[in-house]
Amino acid sequence: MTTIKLHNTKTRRKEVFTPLDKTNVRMYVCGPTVYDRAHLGNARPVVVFDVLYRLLRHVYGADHVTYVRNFTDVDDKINARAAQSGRAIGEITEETIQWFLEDMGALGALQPNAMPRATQFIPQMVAMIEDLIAKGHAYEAEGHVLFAVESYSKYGALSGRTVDDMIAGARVEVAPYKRNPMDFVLWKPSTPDLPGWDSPWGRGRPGWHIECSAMAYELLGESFDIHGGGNDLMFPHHENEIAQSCCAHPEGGFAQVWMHNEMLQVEGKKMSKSLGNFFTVRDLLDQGVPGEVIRFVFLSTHYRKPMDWTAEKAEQAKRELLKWRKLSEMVAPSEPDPSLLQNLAEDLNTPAALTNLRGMARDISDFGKSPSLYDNIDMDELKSRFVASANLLGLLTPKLGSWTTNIPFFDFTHLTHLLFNLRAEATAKMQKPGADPKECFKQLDRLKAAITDAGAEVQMSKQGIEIIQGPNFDPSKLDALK
RNA sequence: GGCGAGUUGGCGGAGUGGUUACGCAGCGGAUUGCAAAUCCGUGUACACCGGUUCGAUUCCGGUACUCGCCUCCA
Repeated sequence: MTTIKLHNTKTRRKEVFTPLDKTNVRMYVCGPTVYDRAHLGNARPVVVFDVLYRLLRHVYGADHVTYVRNFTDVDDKINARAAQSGRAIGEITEETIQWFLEDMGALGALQPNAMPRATQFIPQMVAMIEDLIAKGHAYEAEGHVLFAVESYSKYGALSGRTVDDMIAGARVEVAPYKRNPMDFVLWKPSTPDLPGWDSPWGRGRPGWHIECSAMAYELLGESFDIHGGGNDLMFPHHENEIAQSCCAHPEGGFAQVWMHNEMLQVEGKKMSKSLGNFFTVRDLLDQGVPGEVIRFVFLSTHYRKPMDWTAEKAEQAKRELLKWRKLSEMVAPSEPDPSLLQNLAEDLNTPAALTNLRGMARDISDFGKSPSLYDNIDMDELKSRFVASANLLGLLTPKLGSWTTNIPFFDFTHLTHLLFNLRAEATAKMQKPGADPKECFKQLDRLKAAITDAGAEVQMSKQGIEIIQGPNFDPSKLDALK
């Protein structure tokens, strides 16, 4: 069995991954707060942990992995969005969830086994809070329930800070009802116009952190294998989750391995609305950047390094993927390449895995030119291995085949023949003294331009002519040619 | 101020105590109606200063710079 190594934020080192139960490997990843389209940065953890999910499924079996990713559908940002738009909260969250699933699907992300919504687990949250109060880790104050950080000696262990350090930073919200400035909210009161649920502390709503603790406990148990998310969540969100879960269930260890992906930048800068470089996954898809290209670009940087999104990278990724798609058309996957698997198992070294794919692609491509050099290699097998390897990364999967959601592949046979005949005619006229090939070449160029204009790529070589459909391909533009 | 991550050839980006990563671009060549595509060839880089070592880009210490978090942003 493949040995997987993962970098554990808890210990700050790479460790051999040993599941608590290898017949049920359990992973929890923090999902989005649903009030708007997912921006590009939201997509990075989705892709990172999708690769991990695929790897775990490959190693332990698809039926032996449970992946949970939540939707936070009760939150002040959602309330604010509803108030400003005049729309119902449920309508906004439902719409946003569908958007999210569509957009992440376009990136080739598998759906987790469970996608719990916070509002479906309110009773469990209330129960956990009651438990924390009973155990002396939380207290009620002015309609709020707060977690007492001083009641948990390991508070700060994940992010490497002490409570004193944090207070020295002195940018915490000081509220008169807090015993310690670092105490955080488990439950807060709601006004009549805000979402609320009845509780022992009056009508209110949960704090953000308790949501994940309660859902993880309910769906994965008091201890499970992997907890993931962006490294901006490390503090306070994950620190608080640990405090809540470990105090409520001291006998369990909560997550064994904590994994955090680094942040995404755009053209060297943090993505932000004020810099004007803020965009959503949907924006990119609508601009004709295929989801598979976005995924490829993400994979080309290790998940624990800052990733810089640039238009140039997308362009390069697109070219490489087009080549790979040509090489692997109509090939059924077999088993992934062992060295690629090993690279993935080495803390998800996806850039190295892409290098493995390049090596295979080169062999396949070279074989096409000089088969004799590859006498000893089973080319069909290599192709199948290539596709299986790419699939393990979520690339070259059938689902992403057309690169767009609704444009089918177009049959270029007729146009290819037309180009071929025109070239043949022109070349023949060139050989013949007195004949003028210019008109033929002009026709040829016009046809090529029309095809290019429709969003396809024309490749003419001695060996043959090929037309490749691009992501923005619009077949209706070719109607005029008929 | 506190905590943490990083600095590899023109760009991107792995990795390693001593041997060419790889991709893109560039350059030279082949092929070609032109161009594109394709193919062949081509680049000894690891921020700086010390230390350990037979030998460091790789280990240790320091300096500079960059970035993230500390503000319910993934």
